[in-house]
Amino acid sequence: MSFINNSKNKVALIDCNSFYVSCERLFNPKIQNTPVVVLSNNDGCVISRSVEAKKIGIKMGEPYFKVKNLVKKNNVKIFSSNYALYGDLSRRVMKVLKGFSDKIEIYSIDEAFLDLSHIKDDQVEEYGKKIRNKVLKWIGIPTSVGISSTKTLSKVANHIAKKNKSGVVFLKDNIDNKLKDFDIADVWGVGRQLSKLYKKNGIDSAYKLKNISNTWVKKSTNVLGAKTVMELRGVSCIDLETKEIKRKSCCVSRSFGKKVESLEKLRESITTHCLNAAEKIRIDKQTTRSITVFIRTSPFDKNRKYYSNSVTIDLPVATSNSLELVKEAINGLKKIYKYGYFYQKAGIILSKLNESSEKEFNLLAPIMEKKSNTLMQAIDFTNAKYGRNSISVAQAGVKKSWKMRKEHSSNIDTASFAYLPRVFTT
DNA sequence: TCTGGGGTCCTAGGACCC
DNA sequence: TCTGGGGTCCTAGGACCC
Repeated sequence: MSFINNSKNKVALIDCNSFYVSCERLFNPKIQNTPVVVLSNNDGCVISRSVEAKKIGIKMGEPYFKVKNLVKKNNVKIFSSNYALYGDLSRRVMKVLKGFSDKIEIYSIDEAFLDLSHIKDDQVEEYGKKIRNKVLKWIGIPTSVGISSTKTLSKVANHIAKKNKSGVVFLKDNIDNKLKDFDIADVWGVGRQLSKLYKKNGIDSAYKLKNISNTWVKKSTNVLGAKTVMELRGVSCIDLETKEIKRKSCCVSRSFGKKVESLEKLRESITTHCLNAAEKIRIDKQTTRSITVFIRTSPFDKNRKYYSNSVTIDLPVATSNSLELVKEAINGLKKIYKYGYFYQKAGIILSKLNESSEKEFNLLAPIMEKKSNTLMQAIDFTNAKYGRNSISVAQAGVKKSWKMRKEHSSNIDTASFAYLPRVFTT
C-alpha cells in the first residue's frame, strides 16, 4: 500500500460508454441513434442502455417484463447478451489502451485504469482525447476518460466526463466544487448500505465524505470506507494492479428458462456447469481443492415456499479433472435436493484454486494426473476445434430443456466464421 | 409467465489450543 | 473438583464492484 500524497500521480479511468449496446451497434448501423437495450442472461434484466433508452426512463437492472410496455411503446431495440462478442471487442479495446501506458489495470470488461504520471499536467487532457479518439477510430467503441490523482477521484472524473461533450475530464483544480455536486451514492466503494448510513448522518455528497473525521469513518465503517475517504482527499491508497492475477474462485451458475422440479434435470445442469468451470480453470492452468454446489427456488415467488441450500465438498487431492468434479458435484447435489420444489437456479463454485504446478504429496497422484491430463487436453482441444460441447458427458444431457432463454440474440461471433455478420446473403 | 452472473475483500464468531 | 483468558485459524455471510 502506498500512502503517497503526490500531486504528480495521475491515473486515468477509461470506461466504454453503454458497452454492450455499443458492441451491438457496431454491426448494426440502423440502430445508431435509436433506443437500444441489452438484457442479462435468461433475458432477465436490463444491463446496458443507450442514451435514448435512458431518456425514456428504462432503469439499470430492471426486470425486462416490467419495462416491456415502455419498450413496445417507444420501439426500443432489444438484445439478449452475447458475451462472445463483448469479450472479443473488450480485448481489442484493451490492446489499444496498452499502447498509451505500460502500467494498465484491466478492471472489468469495459473499464481500465491507466497510469499517466509520465504526462505533464498541461498535456494530460489532450492525451486523454487522443486515447478516446484512437479507441473510437480503431475499434468503433465510444469511451469516457476521467483523470485525477487517485483511482477514486478518477472514477469521479469519469462520471463527470460521461456528461461532458468532449468525453474527457482532468480533475485537478476546483475539485471541492465538483465534489459538492457529487452524490454520495455515486462514489466508488459506497454501495447501498454505506450510502444509507452516510445519508442518515447528513453526509450526502462526496465533499462531505471527504471532510469527515478519520475516527468517525473507522468507527462507523471498515478499512475500505476509510480508504475511500483518503482517496477523495487525493491520498492514494488503492494501488494500480498491473499484474494479471489469477482468479481465486470460479463460479458457473445459471437461472433456468423454465422452473425445474426433477433431480434429473438439476443433475444435467449441474453437470454442464461443472464441465464449463473445469474447462475454465484448466485454461488458466489451475486446480481446485473445494467444490460447492448450490440450488435455489425463486426468491421473488411469493406463492411458493422458498428453498435455498448449498454443500461444500473438500477434495483430498487438487484436481481440474472434469469427470472427478462432476462425480463429487452430483453427490453433493443429492444431499441438498428436496422433492417438491420448483427450482429457479443452480450452480457450482470451485474454490481454493491453485497453480497446477504445485504438486500434492500423494504417491499415486503423478501417474493418475498424467493420464487424466491427456484426456482433458484432448477434450479441450476437440471442443475448441469443433465447437463447444462437441465432447461432453452423457449426464450433461442433450435436450437441456432447462436452458436459459435467449430470444433476442444478434448471434454475432467475431471469433467464429460461421457467425460473422454478412454483407451479402444468398 | 417473466427478476443475471461472476468476482473480491472484510468481519464476526465459532472451534480449538494452551 | 473447580475453572480463565488469550491467541489463531477458519468459515459463512455480507457488502461491494462491474
